[in-house]
Amino acid sequence: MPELPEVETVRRLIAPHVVGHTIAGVELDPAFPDVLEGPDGIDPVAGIVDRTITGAQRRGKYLIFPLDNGMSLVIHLRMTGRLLLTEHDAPPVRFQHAALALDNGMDLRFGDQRKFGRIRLTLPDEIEALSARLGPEPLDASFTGDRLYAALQRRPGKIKPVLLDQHLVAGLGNIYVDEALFRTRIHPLTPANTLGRDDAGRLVRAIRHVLRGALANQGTTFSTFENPYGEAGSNASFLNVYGKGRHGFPCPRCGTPLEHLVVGGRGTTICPRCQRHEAHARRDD
DNA sequence: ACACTGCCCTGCGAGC
DNA sequence: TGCTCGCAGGGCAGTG
Repeated sequence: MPELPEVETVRRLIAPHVVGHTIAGVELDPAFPDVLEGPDGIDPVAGIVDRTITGAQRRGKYLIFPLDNGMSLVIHLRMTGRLLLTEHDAPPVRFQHAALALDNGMDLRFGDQRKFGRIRLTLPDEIEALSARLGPEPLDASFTGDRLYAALQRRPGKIKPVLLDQHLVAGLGNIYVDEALFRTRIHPLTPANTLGRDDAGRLVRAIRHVLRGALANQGTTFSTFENPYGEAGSNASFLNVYGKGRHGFPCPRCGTPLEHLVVGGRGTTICPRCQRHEAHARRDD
C-alpha cells in the first residue's frame, strides 16, 4: 500500500512528464465516474481540460498537481491505487478508472482494484485546510524528537495507532510504522504518553531511516505497488518484520519467532523478545 | 479532544 | 479441483 516513500517515488517519476504540460482530455470509467470529484457546483472534467499542470507536489500520502487556474488535482492512492504513464494510444491499464491525455502524447492513467483511491479537483483553500490538518513531514527538519515527544504526551492511546494518525505525522502507514517500532524495540501497544523524550528521539531517527531506505529502493512492493512505469519497488526484501507472512519466521536481530497481532484493527508483526510489553510479560510467565 | 467502530471495495489466499 | 469465505487497510463519518 502506498505510503510516503511510494507516493514520493510516483511523484518523482511522474513530475518530468506532466509539469508544464496541458491536459488535453479526460476519459473516465463509465462504471466509476465518481473517481474524479470536484468541489460543489464545479464539473471536475470541465475544470481540468485545457488546464496546464504547473507543479507536482506531495503532502503526506497526497499527490498535489497545481493547475494554471489556481485549482489543484489532489490524488490519493489509498490501498491499491496506481498512477501509470503510458502512450496515449496504449490499451487501458488494469483496473483503469481515469485517463488524462497530455499535450505531449502521453497519458496519465489512474487504476485502482478496490476503488478506494480518488482524484479530486480542489480549491486553494481546501488545499490549505488539508495541509493544515496533517502533521509534519517526517523527513523535514521540523519533525524533531522534542516535537514528537510533546505530541505523544497528549496521547494516552497505543503508540502504533498514534503513529498512523496523519494529524500527528503525515505519510506513515502500516509497513513503516511496524518497521520503525521494531527498530526502536518499542511494543506497538505501549501507551504513547509513557514513552520518554529519548524514545521519541529514537523513533524520529528510526522513522527517517526506514523512509529514506525505502525511498532509495523506490518503495515497497508487497502486493500491488508499481511505479509510473509499471515497475515494482525493491524495498520489500529489506523489511525486517512487516507482513503477516513473517509470522513464525526468525527475528532478523535475535532469531526469536516473530508474532502477528492486531493493533487498532491493523495487522502487526513484532519480535516478542526485542519489543517487550508489560502486559505481555505479566500475562503468562 | 480523544478513542473506537464501521464503512467503503474486491482480488486473492486459506480452508474445506 | 473447485467452491466459499473473510482478510487486507487509509481515511473519514458517526458514536461514546
